[in-house]
Amino acid sequence: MAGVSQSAVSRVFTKGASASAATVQKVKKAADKLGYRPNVLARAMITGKSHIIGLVVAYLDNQFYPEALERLSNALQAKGYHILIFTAPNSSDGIESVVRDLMDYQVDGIIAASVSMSSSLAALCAKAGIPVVLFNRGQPGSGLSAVTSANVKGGYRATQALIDAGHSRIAHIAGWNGSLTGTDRQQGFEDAMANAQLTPFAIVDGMYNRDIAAAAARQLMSGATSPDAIFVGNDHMAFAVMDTIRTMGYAIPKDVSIIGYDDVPLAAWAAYDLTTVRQPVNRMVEATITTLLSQIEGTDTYLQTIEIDGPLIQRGSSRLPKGQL
Amino acid sequence: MAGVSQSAVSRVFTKGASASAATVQKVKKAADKLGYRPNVLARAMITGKSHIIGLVVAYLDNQFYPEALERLSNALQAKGYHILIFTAPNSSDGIESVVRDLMDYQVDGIIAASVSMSSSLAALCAKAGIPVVLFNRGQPGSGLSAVTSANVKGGYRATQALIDAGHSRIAHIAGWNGSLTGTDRQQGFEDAMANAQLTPFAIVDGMYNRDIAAAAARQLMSGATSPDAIFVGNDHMAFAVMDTIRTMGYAIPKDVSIIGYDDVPLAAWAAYDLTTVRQPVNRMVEATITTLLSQIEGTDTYLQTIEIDGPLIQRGSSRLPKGQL
DNA sequence: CTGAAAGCGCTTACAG
DNA sequence: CTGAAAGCGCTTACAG
Repeated sequence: MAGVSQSAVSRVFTKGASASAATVQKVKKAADKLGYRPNVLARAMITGKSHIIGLVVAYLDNQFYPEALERLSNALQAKGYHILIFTAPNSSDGIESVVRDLMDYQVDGIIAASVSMSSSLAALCAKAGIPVVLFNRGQPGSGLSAVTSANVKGGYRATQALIDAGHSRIAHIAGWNGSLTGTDRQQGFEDAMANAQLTPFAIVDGMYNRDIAAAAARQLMSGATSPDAIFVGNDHMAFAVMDTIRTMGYAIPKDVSIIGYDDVPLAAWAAYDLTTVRQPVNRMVEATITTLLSQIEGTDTYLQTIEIDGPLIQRGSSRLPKGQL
Repeated sequence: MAGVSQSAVSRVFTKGASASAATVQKVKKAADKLGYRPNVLARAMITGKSHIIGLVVAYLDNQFYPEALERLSNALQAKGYHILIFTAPNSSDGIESVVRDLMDYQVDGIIAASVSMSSSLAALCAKAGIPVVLFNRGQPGSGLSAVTSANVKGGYRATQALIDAGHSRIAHIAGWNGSLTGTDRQQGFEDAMANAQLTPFAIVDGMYNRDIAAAAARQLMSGATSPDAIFVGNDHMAFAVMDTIRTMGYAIPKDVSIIGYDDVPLAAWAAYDLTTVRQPVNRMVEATITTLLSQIEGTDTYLQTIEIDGPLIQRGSSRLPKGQL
């Protein structure tokens, strides 16, 4: 190159390594001229750190995920990491092959957004020394770290708001039964109802799917008696529910109050103006990254389960509590 | 390991290499037991192919991009490639540092979704032999391949539909002036108006931004005379425009017809039911991948500019052409 | 078909 | 502070 040894060059590009001002200057100058930059892959081989984080994500049509992805990517970029993305079917086979692919790329860590992992898969990652954190999906006993919102509390809060507004025929279109987020929010619903000595009008599994939720709403509203309020397991389904109910000729919130969960950007738009429980994406992202990086950088390896509480955002799709304007 | 040389193992895991049935079996068995899989990074070093595609994306809040990202990722995954994601500010500095990062990771190719690249940056990639394709953003003279929809035609088509429906005071809230997608759609608008001997009611730059578009809509509808139809540069802005106009007390399409561009999933939802020009994401993704991979795999290196035409999707936000029901 | 050898581009003890 | 040497885990001519 221009004057010094390979080792010297390496030291110039390694922060915290000793190099004299003179060499630094010589090397930098030559590097600029040549357009030289260290090869991250070669560095990864020798250090064992690829600075690549694998992200497994199932659905991108739910607005919550693009937003989370963007923040995750930005925050990680700021720390010198980058995201290798894998979209995965929610089947366990799909996840398995994806995780193997991820491991082939020597990722330093894995963020699984809204997908579950079998315990054998979790064990595989553990054996390979790859930390995993579940984002927006808990899985007790999996031996994996997880960051979620306080789903039971959130479900309780949403339901309580409906009760406070004077509703009594309250239905729940639940998030998917196969997910802890779904069952936790439902638990909150049931707790609040029980506390108020109310019987749920109905509980239906919406499977986090627009079509299923819409069908459920149609059915609920077609009976001899119909609910006067519905707590829906996430915003994505709640929009479908609102569309369906309005198309049937009902007014929201005059005939039915609707509350969702997530507070995706669209919830604030005038066409829906949806009351919802906010999942604080930025704080969830922060917690995810802190947890993951501390495991990667080895300061601690014990797993963590973090729940972040979020407020109810009162908007126009649900009646206000009695006594308030 | 279990019986053979390193070279033999390599051959078993390299398709198209010669290895006897016996060795294949021995190696596979040992690999299974050990959980061995080839290290992609090490392979990348020697072959010069990382099988990583860098994706630069600016905004994920416009629903068009999550959808494109998901399809891009799936299609690439099927071909053995994976996406390293970079979210970038739309400033040229931001892009520059992002592209350098990308090059450090030895990506085989770059997809730039809705961002522009300076010609010096383009030259940098060319020198490094990294093919780039622009997705949903043209840039004539950049020496870069690009895949877009037929934006001039699409703008024309949308405007013509408004004219056919009997509108005469037609305004355009344009996509960003600094982007070819924006100016092309505007060109289509102007051509159609001129052809029909109509004068545009107004043309305002919405900068692909909800707030700016909403402000523009408010202003347009507050004048002494107001437009009876608005062609908006993309769906993302169109939703904001619809919200604003409805909040002002106007009915859509009774008082004003609205047409957008993209046909994102939300456009089909009942709350908006937006007439729009479809950008055929799947075909755009296909074209992008074909172009990129053929450049990577070296079959051809000449650049291509592909425009894909999409139909107008007539929905409830705009009046039907005269003579139709 | 198969093994020994070289080399991809780096970093990191180890001497000096 | 600095250079020579070894090694990360692979693939690929090159002989056999």
